[in-house]
Amino acid sequence: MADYDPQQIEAKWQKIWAERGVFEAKDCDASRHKYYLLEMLPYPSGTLHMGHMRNYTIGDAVARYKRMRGFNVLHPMGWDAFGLPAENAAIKNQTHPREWTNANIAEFRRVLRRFGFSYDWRREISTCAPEYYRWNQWLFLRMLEKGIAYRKKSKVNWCPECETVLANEQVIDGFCWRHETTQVQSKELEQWFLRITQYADELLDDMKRLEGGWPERVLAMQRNWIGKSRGTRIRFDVAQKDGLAFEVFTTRVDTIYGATALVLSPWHPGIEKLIDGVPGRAWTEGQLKAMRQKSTKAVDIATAEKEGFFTGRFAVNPFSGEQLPIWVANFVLAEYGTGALMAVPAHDGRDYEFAEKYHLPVTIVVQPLSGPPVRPEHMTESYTEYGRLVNSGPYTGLTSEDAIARMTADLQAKGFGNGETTYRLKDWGISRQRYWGTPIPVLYCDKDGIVPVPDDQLPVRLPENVKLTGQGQSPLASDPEFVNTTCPKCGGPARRETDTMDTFVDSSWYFYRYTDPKNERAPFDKEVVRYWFTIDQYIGGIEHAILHLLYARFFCKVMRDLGLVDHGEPIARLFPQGMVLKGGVAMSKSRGNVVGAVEMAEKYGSDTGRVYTLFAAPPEKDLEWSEEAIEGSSRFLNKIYRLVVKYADRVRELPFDLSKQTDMAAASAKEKIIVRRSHQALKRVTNDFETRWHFNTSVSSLMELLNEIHAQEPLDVDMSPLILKRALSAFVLMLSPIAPHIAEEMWQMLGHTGGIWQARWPEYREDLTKEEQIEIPVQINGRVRGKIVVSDGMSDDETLERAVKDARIAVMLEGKQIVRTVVVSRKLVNIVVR
RNA sequence: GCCCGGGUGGCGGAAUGGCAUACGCGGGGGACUUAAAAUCCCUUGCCCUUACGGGCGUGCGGGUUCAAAUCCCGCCCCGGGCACCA
Repeated sequence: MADYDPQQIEAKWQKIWAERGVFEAKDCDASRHKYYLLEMLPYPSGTLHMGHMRNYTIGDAVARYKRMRGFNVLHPMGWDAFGLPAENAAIKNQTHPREWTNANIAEFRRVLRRFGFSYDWRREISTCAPEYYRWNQWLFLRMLEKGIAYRKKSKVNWCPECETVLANEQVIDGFCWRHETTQVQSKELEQWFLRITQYADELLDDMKRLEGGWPERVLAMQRNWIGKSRGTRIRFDVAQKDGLAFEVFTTRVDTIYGATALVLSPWHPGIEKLIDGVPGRAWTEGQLKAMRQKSTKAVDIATAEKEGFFTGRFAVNPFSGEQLPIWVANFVLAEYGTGALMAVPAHDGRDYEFAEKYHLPVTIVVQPLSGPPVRPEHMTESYTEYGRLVNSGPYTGLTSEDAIARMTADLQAKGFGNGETTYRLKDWGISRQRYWGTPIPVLYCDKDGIVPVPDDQLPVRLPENVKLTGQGQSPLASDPEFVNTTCPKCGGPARRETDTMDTFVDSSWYFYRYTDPKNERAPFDKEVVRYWFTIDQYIGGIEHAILHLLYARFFCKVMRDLGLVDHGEPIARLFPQGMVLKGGVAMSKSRGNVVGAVEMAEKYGSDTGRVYTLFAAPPEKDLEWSEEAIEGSSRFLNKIYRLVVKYADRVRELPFDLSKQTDMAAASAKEKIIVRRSHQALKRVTNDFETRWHFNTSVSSLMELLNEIHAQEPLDVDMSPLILKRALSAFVLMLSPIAPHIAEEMWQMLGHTGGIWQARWPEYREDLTKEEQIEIPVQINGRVRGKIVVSDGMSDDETLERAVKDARIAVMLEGKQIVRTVVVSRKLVNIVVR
């Protein structure tokens, strides 16, 4: 009987929602609080799987809840449509990337609509549309004017599989982020960069403002990534080589009297000059060459054994005047600091290891502030803590902290160095030698050099008829019609830039475009952005914790400095949801374990899919997809549906007003239980939506409530139809953010006119969330001393047991020692104390 | 090595100082049915016990407390981020 037909019901309500435009957000509506809820826009490729589904289900539940709370909710969706997979698929299938992409977008859109997510579809954007990427180009030109965008030749990460450059953020342990088995190579290229390092400090400092709203682990990851390190830059002159010197960077200048070598990276540019004229130079050069050859692969560097050789030269310690041998070693990174370091074996683990192998002296210059001193003869590892200086000339006796400050100041005074801050973060290289991306809007003119494309010539459109081979240089370079143009300054011949932008540029500001998606004069209207921003809640995968989210923050700050927006952080709250796993691993095409969202919805309906994804685990945890467990969610919806069908006729015509209070004094036992349980569930569900975001417990609260209602059947005996109608209606409202279609259907069956989209979230009464209380007198040593208040709603035995326990606790808290406890009667407890 | 999470039944998980294992899945038994599906009911942490009942139990070892999965100290293990970063 009466099992509901999800396909029919879901289609019915989706049509009604669409016709009435119930999810359309109204710009600049001052009469309501705004709520900008954003889910990360998908890259439309292949199938929309349960991982996407989970992301949007969480977002949709919150969007619907917030609407019922009276918020003006902006809940948009769009497509991150540029990128390499489209290009690769096009080469493989002999189509155009645009065709492939548009087909995928059409499919994604169909599926998301089929799921009934409450998006304002009028605001849909696609990053591969010229109307969109035009503003990428416009923003790039503004950055060019400000010196944020610049061009330089540099060593870049090159993925031979992608045939393009990768940003540092796209290299994982030396491998390509998209080709897990392809080692990234190093290549010298002219590239466009965005000066994100200029914002390093601000990106770091502003994280304080994100605390509470962003998970600590994401902030920690970004902090790690920026990698700020305060230290000292020190010049070491080379002995007997006038004018030649090496600079080192150290965070521990206090240990400098313990330095027993100066060590250079094999790639240090000063090496050639240094070894010029050294006895045995041929041998030295051979060593160098061998070492360089070995340490080309990024992967090997971290694990390789320390190796080095003495160059035959010495450097002068600017503090002690001591001569230190200059070595070259593989563990010194060319890219970090100055590419050179002072080796202090006694106080650095790596230096210690190196010194052991090559028998360099170990000189202790820092001792612990308390506890036994470190003795050279007992030393088995370096002492890396701060402490008090010894054997350090005039600095002996100072603490490490004081010494660092004093020594840095003295260095500066003597012209041998200064305090310095270094970062791990590098500027963001955005040039890509691929077709399917935003053309970089600059020209190269023999006479005028680099010339920006004037604003009124934007967008620089991607030419449609470009031959894609996936090999060699930028595909755009092979299209003479695109490349050859005239210089807007001198009118002479010029060549267009043929690289395209990293697609992370597209997604660094897309959320602004949703506020004003059709604007043809500007990327967006400042006033509309002022109304909607900042984003109240952003939901997406943790894999974007660094890349996308760091770039988005950076863009926001640049846009603020350009006067486009008036805030410095775009996202107030971030929620990274867990992955959906199958067989313990993430769903992916290559593993062949993808559960398609469409198949799932055809089998169970989207409401069941939603209930299951919310119920199976708290949203931040990974979720193992289970075909068996989803049946439970299906059963739950069927149960509540059958119950509503059963009683709907009896209550349909009754007047209804949730704001009127139930008269508990006049209520029957059955009514009391149902009313109290309803308010308890409502409190828990409300709390889950407001603060915890643990929707698994929201669903279980509703299941418990349903079980309780079932236990009270038949509901037309000892129960007023009005109270029944209120209970069922409240249940349906609570369910509606989680299973919206079936909720609308039941809402209608219960006789409500107007959809749930017009309904308000019910308020719970605090007094009804607690059990009714009864009092049991307690006597101590035979005299009544007070009453213990316990909750009703349990059996008599439970009540008594609880009362005795509470009474004993109260007595013990007074510091009395209990001899024994006597239950005098069911209504009286005597406790004997000493 | 540094930083951030986490460890609870057969499984997903609940409980954030107050009845450990809610809710669901799975298992066992039963009702309905010619049968199956669906549905409904009972049962289900481990050990001892015919039973009544008792003991143990939230990674391990201590501690605080009348009371600890929860707080404190010391470990172990798992996941994630960064990493010869000077």
